[in-house]
Amino acid sequence: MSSKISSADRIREKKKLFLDREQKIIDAALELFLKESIDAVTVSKIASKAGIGKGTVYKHFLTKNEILVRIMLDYERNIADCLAAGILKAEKGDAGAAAQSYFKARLARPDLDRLVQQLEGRLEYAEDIVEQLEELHKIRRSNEDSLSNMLTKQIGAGVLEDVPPHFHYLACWALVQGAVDLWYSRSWNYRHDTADLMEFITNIGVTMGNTGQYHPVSKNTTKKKKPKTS
Amino acid sequence: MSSKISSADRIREKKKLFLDREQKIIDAALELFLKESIDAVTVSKIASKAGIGKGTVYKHFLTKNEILVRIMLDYERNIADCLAAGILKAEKGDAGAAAQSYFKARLARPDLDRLVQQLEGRLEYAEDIVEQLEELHKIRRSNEDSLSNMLTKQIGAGVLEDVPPHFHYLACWALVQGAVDLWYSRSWNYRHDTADLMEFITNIGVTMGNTGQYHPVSKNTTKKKKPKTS
Amino acid sequence: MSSKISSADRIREKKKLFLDREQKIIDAALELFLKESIDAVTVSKIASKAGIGKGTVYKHFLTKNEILVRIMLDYERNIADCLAAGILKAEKGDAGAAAQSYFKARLARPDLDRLVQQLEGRLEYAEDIVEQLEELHKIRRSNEDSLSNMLTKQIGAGVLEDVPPHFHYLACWALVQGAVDLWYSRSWNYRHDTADLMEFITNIGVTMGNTGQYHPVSKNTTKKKKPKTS
Amino acid sequence: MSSKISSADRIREKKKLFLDREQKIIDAALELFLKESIDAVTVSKIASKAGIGKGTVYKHFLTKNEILVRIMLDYERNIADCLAAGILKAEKGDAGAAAQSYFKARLARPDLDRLVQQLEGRLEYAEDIVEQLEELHKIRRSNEDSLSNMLTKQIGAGVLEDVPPHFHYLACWALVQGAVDLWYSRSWNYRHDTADLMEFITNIGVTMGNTGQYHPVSKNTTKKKKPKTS
DNA sequence: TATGAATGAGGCTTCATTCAT
DNA sequence: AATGAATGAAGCCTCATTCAT
Repeated sequence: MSSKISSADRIREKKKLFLDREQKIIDAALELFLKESIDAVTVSKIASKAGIGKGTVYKHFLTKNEILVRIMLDYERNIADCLAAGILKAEKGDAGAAAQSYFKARLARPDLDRLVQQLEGRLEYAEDIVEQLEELHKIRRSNEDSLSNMLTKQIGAGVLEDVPPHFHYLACWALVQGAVDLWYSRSWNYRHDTADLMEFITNIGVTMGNTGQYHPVSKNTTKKKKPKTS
Repeated sequence: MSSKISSADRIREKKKLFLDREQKIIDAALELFLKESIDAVTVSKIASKAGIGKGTVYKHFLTKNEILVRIMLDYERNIADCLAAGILKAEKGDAGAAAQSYFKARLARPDLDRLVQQLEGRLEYAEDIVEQLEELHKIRRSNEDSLSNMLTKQIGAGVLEDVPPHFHYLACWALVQGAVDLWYSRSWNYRHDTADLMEFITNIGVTMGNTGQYHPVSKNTTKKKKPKTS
Repeated sequence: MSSKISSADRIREKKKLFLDREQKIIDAALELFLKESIDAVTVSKIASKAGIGKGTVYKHFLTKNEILVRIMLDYERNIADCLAAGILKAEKGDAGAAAQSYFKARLARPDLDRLVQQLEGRLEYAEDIVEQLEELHKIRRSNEDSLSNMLTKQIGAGVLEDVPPHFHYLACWALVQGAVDLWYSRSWNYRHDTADLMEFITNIGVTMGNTGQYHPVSKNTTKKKKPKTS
Repeated sequence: MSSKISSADRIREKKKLFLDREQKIIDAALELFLKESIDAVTVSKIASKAGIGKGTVYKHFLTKNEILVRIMLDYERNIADCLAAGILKAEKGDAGAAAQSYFKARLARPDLDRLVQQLEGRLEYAEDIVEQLEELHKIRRSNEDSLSNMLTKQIGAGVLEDVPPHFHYLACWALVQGAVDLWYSRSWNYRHDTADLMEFITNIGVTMGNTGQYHPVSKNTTKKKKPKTS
């Protein structure tokens, strides 16, 4: 009997090891992508950094692109979850909570966020991973219904401008997207007040589209907290 | 003597031909970049499309990257000029004119704008063209002083929130940057109200950071013009 | 005591299982080879199709080539047996029986025959399996003596041309070899009278080298049986 | 004026050099294929042997397979021409001339003929070069009409068996195909009378399908010329 | 004993750049 | 000056074989 248990255990353990290695590959790839040019990251380098053979990578991913898209999917799932939590909070009364959560989530790892943006641009025409990209879009749109409901209510309440509800969340999406670019833009990041800037932008994101009739009461706006640098 | 004149003419004509060809290369590259994946555009294809030999391309540009960066520079100069014009208008009283102009300019050719964004991501680590990239940043920042002046005044007038003036224009930059991404995002562009959406976002860009104390009088906001689609 | 018996049984059973599995591998490999390009058949696929692990394959065969050569050996043994039977019949009076049997045997599974031909071409330079290839040749030549005896007699009787006896059977070999190629040749098999064609060729094989002085009496020749298609 | 001529000359010369190099690649590939296992011939080796860079090969051939198929096409064109000449001769009275020419042509370079056979087996499923393979088949079938005409006449004259005419030439094809295999078969070529054997087989090829009613008068048959070896 | 994850040599192909004409 | 053939480094991926469990 004990042998049976140990056999099952062994299988489970093997599976765990296998999944661990998969994560190792992802982590290695991620580390490399964040350190150097995307073009400079080869499967060989990833394998090296992960401490495994090149061939092993292909036991886990059918093509190099599958590694990239996997990074994207992992990231987007995380973002979608954060947004979902924010929506929940918003439905309990805190009107701006969804946008707030979304901005926070995406600006938490701006480097990673930007990487995902860039990867998306590169994989646009990739013929393998078409399905995974569709999945990516699904994840992004996964909270659309809740968002629309919530926003429709707020529009009804006169808090938000009366435009199609998706205008509101797409504007948010755009602003974060750009904020991330801004963070790393060599044109602008010679300044050293990024954190304050991001807070300012987040605040815009939270209030944009507001009609101005109702104001959230106790927000931490950049207005109140004098930035240290100029 | 006539021969001398004709010689000078010939030289001038040659120079013109040379410059024409340079533009032809740029145009060819652009056309290709907008049509297919960036990775799929080779120097060969560019030369073909430009109707010249591959070797000739290298008489005009030292490396492939120089072509790319040239596209970026041309574009950014144009944007900077539009912004300058907007600032001028703003200084004549129309507070939101700068942002308005900027948004309009960048959303005029969103495909091209997006291309430039993507190229920038790819050239980040390029070791040739370091100087040109620096030039690119300079162009982007070329209107900073005027902007800062203008914004400082508006902040002083209580029209804009009292944050470092660059917060205002960088937020704008971010929003446009994201709006362009939004335009082409496969995740979102299954909707067909892009034009209205962009108008909505532009309006946000023009009014964001406003204190709400003063309103521009005769703006075309989406609020007033009911969008056709939902 | 009963345990001893059961132990011996178990060993026997194990051996049987082992051999069964070996056959399973061969069958799986064969099925794959006949279905797809030889190059497309990997050890992995064979193991999968056989329903066992890849590692297990290597418990039965030291290298992939050993599987291939084993298929060839199995096939050639069968052919040699058929030929032997034909020779026996020929010695009992039916002069063309040997050739007849040989053609029939080889054209019974032309797909398999062709596969073996192709495998032989590929394994020519293989450094493992040198011995097995030698064995293959031995099998092919195993009936040489009987054939030579028989043919020498027929030559003596004036039935066959007076050339070295092996000329006769090698010509036969060549003709079948080519007939198999013909069967599958994309250049020719757009016609749909393969069966008749093969009968025609078989008949040639049976009579070629004949002096014409004596004719077999009751043969099914294509001459008598009008083919249906033209 | 002289410059114009020299310019045209230069272009012509360049084209010639280009074609020469193409032939060099083919020759190098051929040499390698005839020397070692087909699998052992890599594009790198071909380039090396041809004395050019690996990349240059791809200026002449889109894929490796295109080199192989080109070898096949060149060969088949040559064979088809020889056959055509034979048919012409046959139509002038020498009934067996076509078969004779065909056998002679294909056995002239049995090593090359065999190579082409093997290549065909390998390229069967190749997805590039589908068109070239179709061309190959066309070349093979290019003399079908002339052959059929000729054979139909001979059948009408009672010289050949009354079967569909293509039976006759396909039987020939099969026999040569096998004869080539025979030439190099490690199973049989331990003998040293290959030349005589081939003559014997050729003779069979020339007379097979004959009704026996009419005999060609002055043929060099193996019957009359005692082979030297046994 | 059976397994299948791991390995890495080596194949094909691409493409920016050079340079002789 | 214009050309485009030549180059070869470097990338992705395959698969026969090994070996620890």
